[in-house]
Amino acid sequence: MVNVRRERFREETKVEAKRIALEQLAEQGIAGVSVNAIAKRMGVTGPALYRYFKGRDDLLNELVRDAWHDLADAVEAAVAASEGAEPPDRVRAFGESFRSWAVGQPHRYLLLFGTPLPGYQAPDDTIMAAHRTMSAFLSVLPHEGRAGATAEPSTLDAQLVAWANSRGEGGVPPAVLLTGLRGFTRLHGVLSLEVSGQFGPMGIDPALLYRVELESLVLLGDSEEVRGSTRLSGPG
Amino acid sequence: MVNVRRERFREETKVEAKRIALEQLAEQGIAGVSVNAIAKRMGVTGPALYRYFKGRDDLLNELVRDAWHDLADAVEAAVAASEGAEPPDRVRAFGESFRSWAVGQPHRYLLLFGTPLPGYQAPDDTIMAAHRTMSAFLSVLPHEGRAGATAEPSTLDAQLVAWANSRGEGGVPPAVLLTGLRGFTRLHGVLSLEVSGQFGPMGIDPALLYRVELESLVLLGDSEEVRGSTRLSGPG
DNA sequence: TAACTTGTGTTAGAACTTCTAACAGCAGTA
DNA sequence: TACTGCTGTTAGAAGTTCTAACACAAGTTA
Repeated sequence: MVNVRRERFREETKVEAKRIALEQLAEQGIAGVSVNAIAKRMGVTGPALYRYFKGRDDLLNELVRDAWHDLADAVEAAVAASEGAEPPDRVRAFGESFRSWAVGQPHRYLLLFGTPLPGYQAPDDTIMAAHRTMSAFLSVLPHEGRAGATAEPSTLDAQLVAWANSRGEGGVPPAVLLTGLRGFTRLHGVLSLEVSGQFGPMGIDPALLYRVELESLVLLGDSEEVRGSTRLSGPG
Repeated sequence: MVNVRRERFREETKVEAKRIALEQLAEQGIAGVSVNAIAKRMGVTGPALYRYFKGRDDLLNELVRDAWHDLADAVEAAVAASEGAEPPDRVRAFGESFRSWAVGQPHRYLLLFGTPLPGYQAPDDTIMAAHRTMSAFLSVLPHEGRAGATAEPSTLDAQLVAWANSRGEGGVPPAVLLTGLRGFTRLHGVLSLEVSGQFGPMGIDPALLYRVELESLVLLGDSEEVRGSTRLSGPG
């Protein structure tokens, strides 16, 4: 009725502020994101931005939220585009889109998976977006031939099932959930070291290493290794 | 001759400052590490600490340096203690010590592997310490039966060999280097997500997942999977 | 049309931060 | 005794986040 225009201007102001914040993030890291500096670049004074964000933390939280949604959109699009392909190729499609997103904007990847902001608690919709990424991955893993429930489920199996249930994906067998989780940690392991610059001085191309691990996922989802993996050793 | 006592006091002052800095790091994250606050807790004024550290960045760099050395000491000790055991058990010894160090002081692990400090360049002795950790891992991997050089080495193989040569470990076969690197990224993948709190809301015990991946390393170092892995696919 | 409400900007200022400059004093040395 | 060097101090500049008080324009209502 009333403020439809004002509401739009308001939204545009927030978007512009966050755009500049991302520039600062990329250039100077998280400590370089300054409310004052953003305002200056926008041509207003510092306190003006407090009409749009409760404070610096609030702004940062929105950056985190946006990044989760953006990542989920990216991998979902790649997975959707791979519809009809064989599982190995769909896994590759997921993996490549995941890596593309990460190395294309390393500072945002670090915002999600790097050192957490102290006291940060992800709001519900952010958690949902994170789930979307994981669900996209699980959806390309082969489900056939996986027992829905093991005869003697391990502790980890139980946790995996509970986790899936809490996300409304009750039907996924624990073996698939485990493959998904392990696969994700493997891809993240390489990406994390890459975006934090650990490979730089080593002279090793992280893309090659990533691809090797990505292929290991294809095996993990379709090989002998995984079949007994929850029972391999230790107090599982 | 002269300042042996003064030098000692000076060193103790630095140690105390860094100890308090680590407390702040653990409690409030990296942004909470404040030169002024450290000085206050030590009973001196802020500028006094600038006699001991060139600035806040210098202090943080020392924390990073200390952490790398500490981590290397920890895994080296565990590897040394496992001397004589079978390779799988030595790999487990490495993995468990690595995880213990990380989860015992997650803020320090994040200092090494989380979001990097902008503009940070690791000095030589820090790089050496990082190498020590990797070397400890490589030393527990089985070397027997691995070809020193493949007939047609891949790009990644060549990079791995160059990397090993630059670290003065020329004799290690590329297959072992690859196993080491892949293994490390896998362990880090789980640890990274654990210390950044990603498993918390999922209700999954990262220790169990870590153990599963650790067992995959044992296979990786002694199974069929790795033998052709550098040639699996893509532009290697 | 006049008055009121709401949103958005301003300046002033408190309470922090890092870091430099200038100065004071103490310890050990020549 | 005088000198040198180290270590502390206070003062202050230039930042930061964030609140409070005020100004003003736009839209709504009487």
